[in-house]
Amino acid sequence: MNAKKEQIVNAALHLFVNKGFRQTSIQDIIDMANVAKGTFYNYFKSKNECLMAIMEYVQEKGDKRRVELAIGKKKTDEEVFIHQVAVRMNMNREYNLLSLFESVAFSSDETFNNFMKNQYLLEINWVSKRLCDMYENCTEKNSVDLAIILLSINHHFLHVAKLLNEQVKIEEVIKYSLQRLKLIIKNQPMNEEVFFSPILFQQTNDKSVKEELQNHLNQLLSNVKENEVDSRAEEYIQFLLDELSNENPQLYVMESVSESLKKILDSDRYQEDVRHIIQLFWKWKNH
Amino acid sequence: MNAKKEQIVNAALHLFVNKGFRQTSIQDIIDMANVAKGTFYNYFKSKNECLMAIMEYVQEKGDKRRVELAIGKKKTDEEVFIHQVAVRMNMNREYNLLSLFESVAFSSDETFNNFMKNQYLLEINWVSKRLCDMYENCTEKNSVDLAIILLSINHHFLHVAKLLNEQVKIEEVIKYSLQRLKLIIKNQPMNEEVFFSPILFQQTNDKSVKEELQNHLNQLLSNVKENEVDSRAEEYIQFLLDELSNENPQLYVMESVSESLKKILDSDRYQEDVRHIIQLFWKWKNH
DNA sequence: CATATTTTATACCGTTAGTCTAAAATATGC
DNA sequence: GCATATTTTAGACTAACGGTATAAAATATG
Repeated sequence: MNAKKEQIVNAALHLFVNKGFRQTSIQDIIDMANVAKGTFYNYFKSKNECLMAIMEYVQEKGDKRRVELAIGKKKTDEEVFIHQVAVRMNMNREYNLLSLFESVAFSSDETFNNFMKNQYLLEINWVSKRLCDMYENCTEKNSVDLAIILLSINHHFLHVAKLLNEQVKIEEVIKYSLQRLKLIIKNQPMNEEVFFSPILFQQTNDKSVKEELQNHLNQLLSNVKENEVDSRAEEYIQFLLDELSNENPQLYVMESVSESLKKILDSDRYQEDVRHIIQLFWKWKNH
Repeated sequence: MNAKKEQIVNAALHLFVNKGFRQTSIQDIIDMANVAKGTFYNYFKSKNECLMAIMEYVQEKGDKRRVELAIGKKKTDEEVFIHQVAVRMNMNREYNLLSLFESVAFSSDETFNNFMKNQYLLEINWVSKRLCDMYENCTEKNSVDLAIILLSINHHFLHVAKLLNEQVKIEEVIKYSLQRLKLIIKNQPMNEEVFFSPILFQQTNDKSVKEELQNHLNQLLSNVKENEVDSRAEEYIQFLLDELSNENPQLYVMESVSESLKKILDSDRYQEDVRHIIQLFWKWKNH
């Protein structure tokens, strides 16, 4: 990441944590970053976009930490799971981002809405997969419902604790909610109807990742078109976009092409975009 | 309610529902209400206060409906309970107020924060009491935890349904969450530790009602002092405030005095304030 | 009819997100 | 080292926001 951009992100992160997102003005950010307004808008189109960059960074850090925690441990290890769930919650709390997930309904920024929605759905998805790993009675069919229940209890317990000015450890909350969730898992009748079908869920989840991927590809395409770069890049991106809307996309070819794209666009300017696109591609492919 | 005020409230309500609270500007409201800016600020000190007035109205309507639903039915009737819970959720959804409860952390308006907090805690309290009515294994000790679990599942299921563009009936969601909650209630070991002690909860809840009551009384007092009204009013209000901070308040005397206050201030100007104060007093007294 | 209150239109304030510009600083290629 | 491109800067600017203030007009009240 560019030095100036890093200055901005650091300042923004610090302010979002200590003042809250809404309470932080762009003026605050550029003052603290010792940077001119133009520089901020050179890197971010809006405050929302700046937040999204930060959240993506937080997300990535969390994903890595979760993988680390699982190394050498059994899939069924509850302690590991608790700490893995806590990773994201701790970060959200640490970075004061908890209630932002709720604000989707009231924002008129579509890109931002999709982004937040995506974050939330991916988290549900991850938790539901992990629950299936751990409990026999947790089937693919009912895992989404159970994941939502777990996350909702966690969320609200933290919320109430905040209202009551009670200090709680996030791991304690998760332990509690998991204990209750297990009562549901163990005692629920077989063949019980579920609320959210994982199919519907998977499709939507799939769809939103795909949309995000298309958005990023399109943006990169227009950037590439504006500035003259290796003409192959344009062709590569267009190919990926075409395949993406194809019913039977050639996954391996796409993978190869995106790797080639990465090599071609390995300048500071596009590095991040491409890295992000490959990550999204990977998410989209794996289901 | 005054005709002009009603115009404003109707317009604001309509806009909050269709555009969302944050997206609605005061200009929007006064344009739609066909009213001058001064008139708006004659009735509400801020947009937040306007919202609070609307929410109070919604709240009252909901409370009445809940009582109606219970008439002639057993306390243990699950169907009644489901519909009672649905009343508030339907209103919140209808009026697009759901996510506002989460926004407390990000507002710098203390009065508004307390108001929202109060609304939420009162709802938890109400649900926990009702759960005790209905299930033997739901004791006073664990009822708060269970209430929060029920509300959190409801809340998040609605949230996810919205993200997935799924149309769901609120009663269906409640039925589902109650089914799961019952699994927890029935199967949880006795003497299990609870997360939120009802005592702590009750105290805080109690405290916030008291604070709200004091705020309203103080406000009314200064209003009454400014405009010359029956001099007894001032004395009455001061008495109520004194008793309120007293350790052993004379409840019956207070009740009598507040009734007298109501009679004296039975003009359009103070009618609503007094009605609200009596309602708060009633809430505070009962526990 | 006289007086008090409410309502109106409008100007105003400070703050916000975001755009734009022209000049200065810095990086890059030869 | 120099010429050319890019980034960065400071600050002016717009439009919208919440909220205040005021003086005149409309309305209600006794």
